[in-house]
Amino acid sequence: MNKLNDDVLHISQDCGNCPIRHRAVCARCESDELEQLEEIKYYRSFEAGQTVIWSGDRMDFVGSVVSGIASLTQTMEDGRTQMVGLLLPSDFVGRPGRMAAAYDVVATTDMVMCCFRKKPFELMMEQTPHIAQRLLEMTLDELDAAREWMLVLGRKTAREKIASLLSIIARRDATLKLDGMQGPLVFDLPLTREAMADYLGLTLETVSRQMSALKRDGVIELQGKRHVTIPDFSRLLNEAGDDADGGIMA
Amino acid sequence: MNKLNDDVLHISQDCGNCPIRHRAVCARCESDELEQLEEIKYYRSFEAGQTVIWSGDRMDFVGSVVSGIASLTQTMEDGRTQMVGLLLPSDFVGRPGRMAAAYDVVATTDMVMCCFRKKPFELMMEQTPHIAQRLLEMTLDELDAAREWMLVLGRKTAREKIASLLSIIARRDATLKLDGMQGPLVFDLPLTREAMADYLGLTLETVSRQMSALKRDGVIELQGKRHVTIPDFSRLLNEAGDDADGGIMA
DNA sequence: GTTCGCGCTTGATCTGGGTCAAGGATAGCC
DNA sequence: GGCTATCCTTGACCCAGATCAAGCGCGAAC
Repeated sequence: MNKLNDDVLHISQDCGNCPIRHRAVCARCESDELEQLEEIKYYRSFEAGQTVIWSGDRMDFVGSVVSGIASLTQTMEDGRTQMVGLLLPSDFVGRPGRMAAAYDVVATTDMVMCCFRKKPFELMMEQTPHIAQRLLEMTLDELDAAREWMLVLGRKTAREKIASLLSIIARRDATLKLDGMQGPLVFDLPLTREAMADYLGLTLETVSRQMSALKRDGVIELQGKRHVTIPDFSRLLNEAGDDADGGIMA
Repeated sequence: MNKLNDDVLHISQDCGNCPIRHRAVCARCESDELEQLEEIKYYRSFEAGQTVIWSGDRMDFVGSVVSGIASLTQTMEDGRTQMVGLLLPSDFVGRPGRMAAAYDVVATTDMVMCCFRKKPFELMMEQTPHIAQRLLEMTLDELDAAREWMLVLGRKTAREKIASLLSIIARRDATLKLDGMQGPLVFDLPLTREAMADYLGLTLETVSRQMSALKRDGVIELQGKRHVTIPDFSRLLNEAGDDADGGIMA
């Protein structure tokens, strides 16, 4: 592995299934690939509901989500669970330097991950500064998201919590689809009511009731249980208790 | 600034007031200093209650807490506030790459910070990979702490929340004092009841009631309002709903 | 088609923690 | 000493959301 250098990240260009993520790690790479990387890289796919890693497990890889959605959850002995993160395509999983997983990672939908064996990845990180810099940036983003979520969990009402979750999903969905935020937003909820409840620190009954209430009040429209239309996004933001820009500024 | 290299971190050794932090940034440094650093480094002190930075402010420095305690808080328009982080000596403030502060930073006690002008610090980071690596590690720790806190906020009862907060402060205090965890733990609460409430997503009345209840039940002892004795730490952990080891494993 | 299972909805009731309100303790200051 | 301000405690009451319970809708298996 000692030939690794900045070039290793060029692998991003020929990784057909996970372009977003690797480009995110090193946006400046534009060409080439190195074969060495192949030996530490591999794919794993998971079905919805499958557990990727159990909290406390030895973790011998890091990786990123290629497609689908996973969630990070913490569970108390008596079964109370709290989702502490939502992993979307391009999000990073695992922690360089740590042996054991700190959370359960569960595939919320069918999902594909691109994994790197941990030791070689750590070596690579030492030799290619940009990786640490890029990971730092991503981690800071996650930290901001986690802190924003602390406000949601600690101080918002059930209705505001639901509106906050919907606005986050809607916004992320809209930016992924590149059609921006203009016009009504339409998307499919990637979460069951129970998963929403676990994310929001509520019960699934309360989630269901508040979804019905938001529908009744015209804040959202529902086709079936999962397909959501947001006719007026600023109205939703308002219900979420966020100020107009609705997020952390760059 | 273009002479900066790995050596810049040697400054840690002669920064009498903030050794912990700079040693934390670069534990391997053992000698020397560079004068260049002085030109981007300065100290600021704050009184208890003083605001260090307002959310949204332009932030032209990063830095670390030398002594005292600061808190990161988010506030909604209607005044609901949530503390999203507690900054203890050695903790890092600010985000390289971001222009505006995302949270209010408030001095909870009298506090001294060691600041670096942001631009030069960013340059330094580009040229000295270890800084990014060390910052990544610290940020990952903070992320873990934030996520642990999400479980507290989302799923724990008021009594468990109080016990969780006390156990965190007690543990951190014990490790700082180097006398370890054996015997009864004694410390002073660095937070008012209101600040505790803001951290825990409760009201100050509920905090007060639960403190009284824990005292009545012999889980804690109080001398005055702030001085706390924990006769049996595992009992406290139990009240917090944590499993025995009570934290994230390394 | 029927049955099963799962995800979801809705209703009825209960309760933990919020809200409102009235003091108590302590420290600083004149 | 008394006065004031700040922080804290405690009580009475209330309500948002939890809990318990019943049932709906719909896709999959047979």
